[in-house]
Amino acid sequence: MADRSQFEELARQLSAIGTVKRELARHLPGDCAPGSAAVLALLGKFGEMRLSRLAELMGIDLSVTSRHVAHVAERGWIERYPDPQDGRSRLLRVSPAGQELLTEMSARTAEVLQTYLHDWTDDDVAQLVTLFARLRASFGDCRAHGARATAHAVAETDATQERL
Amino acid sequence: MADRSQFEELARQLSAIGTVKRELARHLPGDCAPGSAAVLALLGKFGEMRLSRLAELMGIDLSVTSRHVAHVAERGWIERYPDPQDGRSRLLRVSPAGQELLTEMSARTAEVLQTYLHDWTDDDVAQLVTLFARLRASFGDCRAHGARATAHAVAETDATQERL
DNA sequence: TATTGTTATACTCTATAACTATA
DNA sequence: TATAGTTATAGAGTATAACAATA
Repeated sequence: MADRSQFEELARQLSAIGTVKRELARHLPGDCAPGSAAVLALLGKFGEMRLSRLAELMGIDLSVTSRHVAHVAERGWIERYPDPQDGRSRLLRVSPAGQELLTEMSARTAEVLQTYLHDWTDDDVAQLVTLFARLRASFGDCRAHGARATAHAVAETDATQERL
Repeated sequence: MADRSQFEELARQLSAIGTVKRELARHLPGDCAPGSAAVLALLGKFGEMRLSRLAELMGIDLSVTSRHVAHVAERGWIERYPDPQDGRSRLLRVSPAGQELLTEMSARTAEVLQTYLHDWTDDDVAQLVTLFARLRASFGDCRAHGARATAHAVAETDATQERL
């Protein structure tokens, strides 16, 4: 078990990590908000899914996810069609236009990271990704609300790790 | 140099890390916003400083920092007094009331992290903290604006690491 | 003229709560 | 009655730009 001053330092680092996120967001296309990019990235990686699952993967409330998805759908980047298994849901899927945008954004993001992290080794990045995933999982496990749903999200996270 | 799919995964993890930050923020006192907590934490750790340096440490714009500081000063948690070396600046310092609040918040934050990360070893946390700091430094180095100021901020980050 | 801060404006993201439709 | 999703409202954080005061 780590000691208290370490945890305080971790809290400070977490609080300051936004700088990196914003710098990365600055390189997105002007008409694609970070939230939209996240929707496309997850649908692109995991394939079609329902809104509720997307919300779990993004770690945000269903209502917020709904707004992000509406925004992306309005621009024609995803398609929504009825879920044959549940009339209340729709399945979300990246459209051809969305795929094109996603491909371009992924390339750009990777390029920006390659520039900034040019002196990082493969292992450095892998270690950070693993610790990130584990951090999220550790928090997800203890969350008060939606224990069932959270277990699902954590499983996804683990699957993500395994693929690396 | 890491490969592209690794960088894409890192981007996804960064995009989702907000969940952890928000969960941590939920445990702050109701009248202390996350931004206020960050101001107090940095002034508490590094001692009195000017607004511009605080902005560097927080990794946000000076204007935003100014608003956070005004908020904290209104509540009496910090004091602002003239900088003897520069009439345009004021030095910021945690007040007794602010110190009391800070002490309580630090304890609470460490406690929450200890609960969530109970199965993390000392080394796990240290590794994550180090990689976080390095990530921020790698981005800070390349930032277009304020190369001089940024070098300063990076030096602080390194000092932080050494203290662990 | 350059720098330190402050303030006004606007945008993104988020959660809570009320509501609709379907299971 | 419970669940999936939508929408309205409100709050926090951020950046840009215009402005004031001092170096």
